[in-house]
Amino acid sequence: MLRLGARSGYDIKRAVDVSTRFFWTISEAQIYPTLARLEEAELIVGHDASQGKRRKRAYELTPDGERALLDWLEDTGPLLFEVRDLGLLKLFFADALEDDAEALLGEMRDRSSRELENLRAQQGPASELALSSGNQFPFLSLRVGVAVHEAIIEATGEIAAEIKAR
Amino acid sequence: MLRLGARSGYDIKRAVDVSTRFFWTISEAQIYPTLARLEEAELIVGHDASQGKRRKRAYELTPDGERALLDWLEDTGPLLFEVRDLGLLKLFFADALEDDAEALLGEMRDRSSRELENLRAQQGPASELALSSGNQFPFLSLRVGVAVHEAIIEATGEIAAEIKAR
DNA sequence: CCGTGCATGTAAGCAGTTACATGATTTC
DNA sequence: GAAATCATGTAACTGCTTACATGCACGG
Repeated sequence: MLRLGARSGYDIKRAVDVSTRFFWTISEAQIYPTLARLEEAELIVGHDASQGKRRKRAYELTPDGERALLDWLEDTGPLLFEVRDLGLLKLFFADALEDDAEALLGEMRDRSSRELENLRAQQGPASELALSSGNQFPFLSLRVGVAVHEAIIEATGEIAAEIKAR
Repeated sequence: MLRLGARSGYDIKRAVDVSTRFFWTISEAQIYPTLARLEEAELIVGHDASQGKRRKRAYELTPDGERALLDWLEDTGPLLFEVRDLGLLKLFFADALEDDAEALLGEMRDRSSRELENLRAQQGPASELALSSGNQFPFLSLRVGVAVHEAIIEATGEIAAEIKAR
């Protein structure tokens, strides 16, 4: 995130909230200790950037940090893919429900619609970032998220139609 | 899982490994303490089902347990949806990579292909379960997983083609 | 002068994993 | 007779979240 223009912990938090949180969440309480740890390891350097009496610490990558980022990106270890989907979990057991599976499918559909809205709202800013700084992948990765939720909406719609037909 | 025919902790583990793990993982070490907790709460009852010297404990739902399952299914609280996708996370930062984004997209594609194979291999047993016991939703929920991974394969394919074209 | 946003941090706790430990039975 | 599978469990740890604590700056 520092590489993409974020400077402070607060910047990182806001950036995550509108971008990577769709496929990798972190909480605020993780950010500040992590920045301290990275500075200790000399992968980033921080300096005071307080404005008036409001304190602020701005960080940037060191050459070692840049190297570590690249090593991580180039690492060919297994690409963890983990989903926790309460909707699908309930759907799996929905035979116990007798009738209300349709309501559940509707909720899943609504949930993905809302997520689609959020994702699409981020595509504008992300494509501006692509034009202004040449970083095109934040925009491109949002497209995968869009495709996933479109697929969920389609599949749940089909299933709802089928069980209604019976 | 008890409702769908699993009897022991080991049964549950195997059932999870081929079904819900696609959208909700649990580890072995969670199962046995949880069964003990549920029995304590009288939502399930267990009895000894050892065969010869190999010990085994078989459980079934109590009426209270059946009720609790339904309450959980009918609960209209927010449907948690959380993804941890190391592939998409790396893709987000792939501008630092200069050239190797194609390799990453290929790995993501392969990963989803493997997952598709696993999901499709489970569709057979799941549709048999639907015919034999009337539980159709284990099969139907697998279809959503299939749709998601097909969407990822398509989207990453498109993106790879686009960046190649430049 | 009040609410919102900017800004940084800590403490306590919990959910879940990894690794370990043990032993019976079946299959090749 | 070795390896895989069936079967149950515990201990230690860790990654992460929730909740709390503090204070500045700015717009209405």
